[in-house]
Amino acid sequence: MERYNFKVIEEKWQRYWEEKKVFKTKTDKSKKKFYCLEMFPYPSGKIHMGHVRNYTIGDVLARFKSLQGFNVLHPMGWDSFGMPAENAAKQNNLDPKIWTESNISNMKLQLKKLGLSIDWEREISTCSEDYYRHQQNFFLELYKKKLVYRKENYVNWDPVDETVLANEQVIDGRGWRSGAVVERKKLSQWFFNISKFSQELLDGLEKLDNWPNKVKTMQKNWIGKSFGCEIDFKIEGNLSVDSVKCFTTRPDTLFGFSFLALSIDHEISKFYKNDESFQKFKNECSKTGTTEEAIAIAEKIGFKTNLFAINPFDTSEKVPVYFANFVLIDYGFGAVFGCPAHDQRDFDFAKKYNLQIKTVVRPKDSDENFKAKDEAYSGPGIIINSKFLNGLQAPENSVLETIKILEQKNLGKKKINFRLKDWGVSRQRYWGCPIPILYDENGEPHPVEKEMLPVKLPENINLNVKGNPLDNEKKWKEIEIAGKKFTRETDTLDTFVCSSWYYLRFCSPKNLDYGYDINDINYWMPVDQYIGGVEHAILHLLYSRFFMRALSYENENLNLFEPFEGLFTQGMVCHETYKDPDNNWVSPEEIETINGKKYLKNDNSKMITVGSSESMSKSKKNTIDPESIISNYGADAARLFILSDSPPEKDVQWSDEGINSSHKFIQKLWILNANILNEIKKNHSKDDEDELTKETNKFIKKITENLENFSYNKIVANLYEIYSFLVKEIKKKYQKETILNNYEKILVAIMPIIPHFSNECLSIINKKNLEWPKYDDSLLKEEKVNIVVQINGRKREILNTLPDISEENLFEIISKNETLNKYLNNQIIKRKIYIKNKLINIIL
RNA sequence: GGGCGAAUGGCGGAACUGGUAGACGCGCACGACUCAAAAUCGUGUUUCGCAAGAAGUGAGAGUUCGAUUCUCUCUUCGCCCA
Repeated sequence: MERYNFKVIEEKWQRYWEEKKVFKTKTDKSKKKFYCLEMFPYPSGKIHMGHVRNYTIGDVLARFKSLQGFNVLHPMGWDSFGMPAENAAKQNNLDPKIWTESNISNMKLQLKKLGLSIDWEREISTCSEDYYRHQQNFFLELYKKKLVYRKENYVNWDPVDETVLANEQVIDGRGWRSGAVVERKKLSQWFFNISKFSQELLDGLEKLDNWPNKVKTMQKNWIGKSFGCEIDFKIEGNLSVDSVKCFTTRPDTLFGFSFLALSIDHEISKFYKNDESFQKFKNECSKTGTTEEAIAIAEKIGFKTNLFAINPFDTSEKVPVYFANFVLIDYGFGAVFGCPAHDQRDFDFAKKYNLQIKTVVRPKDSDENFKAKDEAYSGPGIIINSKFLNGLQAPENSVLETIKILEQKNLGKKKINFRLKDWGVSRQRYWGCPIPILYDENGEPHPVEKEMLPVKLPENINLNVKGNPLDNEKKWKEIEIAGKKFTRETDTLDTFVCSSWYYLRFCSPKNLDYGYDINDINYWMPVDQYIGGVEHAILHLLYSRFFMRALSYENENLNLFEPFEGLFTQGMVCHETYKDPDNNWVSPEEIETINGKKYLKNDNSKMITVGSSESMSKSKKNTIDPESIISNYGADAARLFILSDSPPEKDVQWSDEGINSSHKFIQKLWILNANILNEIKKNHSKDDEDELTKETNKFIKKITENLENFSYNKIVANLYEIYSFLVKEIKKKYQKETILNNYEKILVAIMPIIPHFSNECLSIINKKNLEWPKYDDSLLKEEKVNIVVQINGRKREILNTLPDISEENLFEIISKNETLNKYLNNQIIKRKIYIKNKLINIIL
């Protein structure tokens, strides 16, 4: 018998699928639809195991739904703008476009070799003009709706490269490339008004039943709704300032007030423009990054003003006003009231500047003399030292009560605050979507006319300049319209904008005059199942949810708010890590195993130590190249292995033994297939009994349920089980029809997992009309059932009886059973618990 | 520091709403085939014990006839936020 030649067979089917356009999206809109979308990749050049996992999971679902009779939309595209292209282009003196396009064609070939059921006719690439022209148009629509605006904001500035850095490019306060200490710099930038939808985005989460709770919680925390109040603090001093507004969630600790801290960008800072020591302080603050984390870690420093703030509850009390580096202008009003006894940050600050620490909350188990001495006490308790607030339960009652008093006295009012900040979309880079804005000679922005879209990126430009290359392209930047001179906006859009609406484009990828066709999205949207890595739990998913709302906002024709009905986040692919005796990372290919011990291939004197299994990364050299796996073991084996072992939402460990055994298993299936074909030829006359049909029914039921629940590791187990069963059962001289009927069903049911193998076997038995097999409930009933007999809760025997047997009849059997009699002999039975067809527990 | 989650054999993991713990796979052991090895096939594989049996799902308690599953306390690990 011939071995299963996966190379020939997989190529054959992939060619067939392509030539026959098998995966072309069906547009018969009378049928139910299923939109299956996986997060599209960045075209880095090669696919990695994470992609293999993500797209295999998606493909299993798409094929399953398609066999179930849905119209399936299963597209693929490229998130093709972004820094790596620009960096690679700089290094190799290439055009980013050429680099990107060659990566795309390479990766597309690799994906095709995985045998994915993708409609490639709908392929999109965000760096193409066809795509970004619509994005520019959306930008202008949002601009008209006043959901886009310009403001000054801080960025991470690399003074050596003269460029803006993304937060993740700042490593330990230094630029990732230049190593220069990163500064804070103010730049005028474009913002999407995502915070306008804070409440809606929060409420929307409630309806997303098919999203993991984990992701919903993360988004909820990110939006960060907090309840508190704003307080007006009267200010005394030598400046023309009357009062300062503050937001706080803990107004109940107002009697512990010992300083007022302002952001260095607070409007009061204008009075200190010419104050040298303040400017020095401000420079000091600029050295801290802009992330919340950087600010949290940085040492708390302050600049004392000559102003004093008055405690609204006790006007005789005056406390100093500081500028402090830990106060963010974006949060609340850029001012916080300091209560050192009950906030660690305030506590550290007070210690440093010798400020008063007044305890106003005591833990429930302490007395009135409790003092926050060595650290702040932020837990719950009872209010003390606070006059009319004394005795209140903090924070349950005290916060609301305090707000009520403040409101009555006209000193403050209840306020809801959100942590979610507006989305800065300006990037000072070349390889992105140009922002369609022109500035007149006065620097006033004007939207580009729709007819003039797209604003194309200039090609063949010099990237090796400091700062933003577009800024240096005078020819492109300067433009004259009707005799008036304008300059173009040289910032490009954050690539997260591109991925915020690509799911719409897939519904009508070739629509020329608009980003989508309303009829198409009315049919296909929302995405029924979105699949991707949990690393996008916050930004990408939140931005997409915002963008959908922004498009629907003030738009009669569109009422779509949640783009992703279902979300599934898959785990990472891990691999053991290896180190040589000199403590260098070693990749799996450089290792050979002799007698169970691992050595360096070229130098057997060097033994390898095996480290923990970690997610595949280039820096730890524990990556496995999918291309070599597919060429050595086949796509079906790779799919089978990546699905087996771990549930898809958890991390999976890649191992040589695992992929090898998956590969061998497909060979075994092929041998089984040959045996089955052989049995069919024998044409036995009648079946003595039909365990085959019963077991097939059970298998179909299990695999269907497991597919519905994303228990893809279990569908692989189901496949192994039915294999073992068939190997033995097929020898029992079944009729040709019985075998064929069941075998066909099994082959179709495993098609989502190993499509090439399944199609090959189905074509051998000439089965053409493929649909998901149904199971017959009546066949699932057992003729006999196993009943567990427990005595005092311990399993003592398993009885095989007729189903639905009565307690009396069952007990008759029990009383005749030798093993059980040993235990029951002469004992008084206190109680019997009988669960039909399952278990009886006899209590003595 | 806060939030969320997890912990089951040598390993990855099963166990439907509380009802046979360890499905399935890897690894390992033994056997068959072979001059031999690889490959393949078969058998076994939670621990202790010759066996009968006993113990056993991170630790400790609780609810229950019965807990991997529910409640509480603790430990460790992971992720997110700070």
